[in-house]
Amino acid sequence: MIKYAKQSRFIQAVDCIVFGFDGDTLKILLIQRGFEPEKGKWSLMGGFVQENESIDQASNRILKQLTGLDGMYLEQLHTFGDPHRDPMERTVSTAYFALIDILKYEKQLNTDYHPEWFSLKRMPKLIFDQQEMVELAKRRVRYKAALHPILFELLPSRFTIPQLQSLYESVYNTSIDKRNFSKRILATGLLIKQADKDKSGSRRGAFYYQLNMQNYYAKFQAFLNLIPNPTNLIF
Amino acid sequence: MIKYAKQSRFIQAVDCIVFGFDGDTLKILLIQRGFEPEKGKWSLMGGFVQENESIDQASNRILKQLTGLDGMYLEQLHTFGDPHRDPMERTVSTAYFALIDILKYEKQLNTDYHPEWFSLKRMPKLIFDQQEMVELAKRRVRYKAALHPILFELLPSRFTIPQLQSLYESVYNTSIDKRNFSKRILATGLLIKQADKDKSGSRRGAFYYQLNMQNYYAKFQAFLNLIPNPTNLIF
DNA sequence: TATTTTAAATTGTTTTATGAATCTAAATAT
DNA sequence: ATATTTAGATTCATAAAACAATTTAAAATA
Repeated sequence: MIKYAKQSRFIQAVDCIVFGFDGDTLKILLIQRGFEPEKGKWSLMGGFVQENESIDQASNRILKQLTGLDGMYLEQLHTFGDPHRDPMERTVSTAYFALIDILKYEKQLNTDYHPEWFSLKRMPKLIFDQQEMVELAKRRVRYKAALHPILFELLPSRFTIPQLQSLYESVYNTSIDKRNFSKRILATGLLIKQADKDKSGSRRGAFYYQLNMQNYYAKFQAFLNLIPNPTNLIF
Repeated sequence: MIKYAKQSRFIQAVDCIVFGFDGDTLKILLIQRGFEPEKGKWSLMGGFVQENESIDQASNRILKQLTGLDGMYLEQLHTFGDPHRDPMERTVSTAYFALIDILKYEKQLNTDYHPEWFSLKRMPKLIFDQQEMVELAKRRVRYKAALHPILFELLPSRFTIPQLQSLYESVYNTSIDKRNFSKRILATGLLIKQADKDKSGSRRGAFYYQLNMQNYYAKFQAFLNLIPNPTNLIF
């Protein structure tokens, strides 16, 4: 194979920020790094891109390998290429963020590598520039979720409106008026009301809803108004 | 220097989609590739990341080198990592998009590499996956410009509202009501009215405006309503 | 068992802000 | 004067924000 002469070649890595929601707070999945440098330190789900795979494929493979998780929402975030971000050797890392339902994947979660969920508010220091990656991922999720219905990816297929509202309040660290939230969400036409209720959270019980997948895919790229006063938010 | 054993290393490239506006249509800057493979074919501004520079630095260097242009708006777009995207050798490319005022840089434009402006509607076929990069860049610009005032980067420091409107109409390939557009834009508080007029485009002449840089930076990250009916647009 | 209490879910109305559409007026080269 | 384009103002329609009362069903109590 003919090659480009005299060019430098770098390690290509992938780091995944995995977000989950336990019904109360937004969490992030971390593992203890298995090799030097920084072996044993808490880190994102990461790994190296192999010869025969694309970066997208690598991110999926690494997630599957480290967590057992498969088929979740996964989106490329940003590529970090500072020459000294990894002290061992020049490594370019492409960060991805993933959104999953913690409970759904609770059983599937492969514990070989001991991944653990941490609240975003009290998580350990991360290695290299991974703290920066997490900050960017949080911003991106907040940004995108204001316009697109990505937060449904964090909920089980059947959920209640109060659960959904609690999720939005958690992501934006704010409180939202019940009546307006319900109106806003129902107006999107994304929800299908179910016949039965979730009675775990209250005496009266809240109706379950499911995503209307057809509308979900059709409207996913459109601008929806999912949070109040987006104009006043700085992202 | 200790190294990660047994890992593959790849060429890291940068490709820049440079957008310009000539007052009429949106254009893109291309050059004829200077080396094999695909030597002589039209291509994006591209090059390889060097040992001692970050990817961001590389994109700036390469733009400066190929075009003479400096200090323009430049933003990372996406990283393309298909194993076979470059037939010569595995190359990962991070795409950036740039926005510049064609006229401002007309004189600065370095012609050593013969860069040329092409209308987005009739541009040559590009090499590798660069067509995909351009499509993504167009989408990203449309997306971002609906909420953030990035299109000002395409205009000279002094511009008229009709010029600005023509730019928006060109980017969104639509026509906008003059009066409403003017109201919408003035409501952002981003514009400072000048005392003099541009009389080149009309009998009456249109007042020049300049960006209020303080408000520009303060509001850049906020959600602004810069185009009509964003809700109905699919991005 | 009947009644009351309680906590949460659900629904509706008024007010305000915003955006779209239309009309009106002003400026100026021909 | 006239044609053309900018610029400001008004009306109308729609959407969002603010705000309160009712329903539900389990649990507690008489």
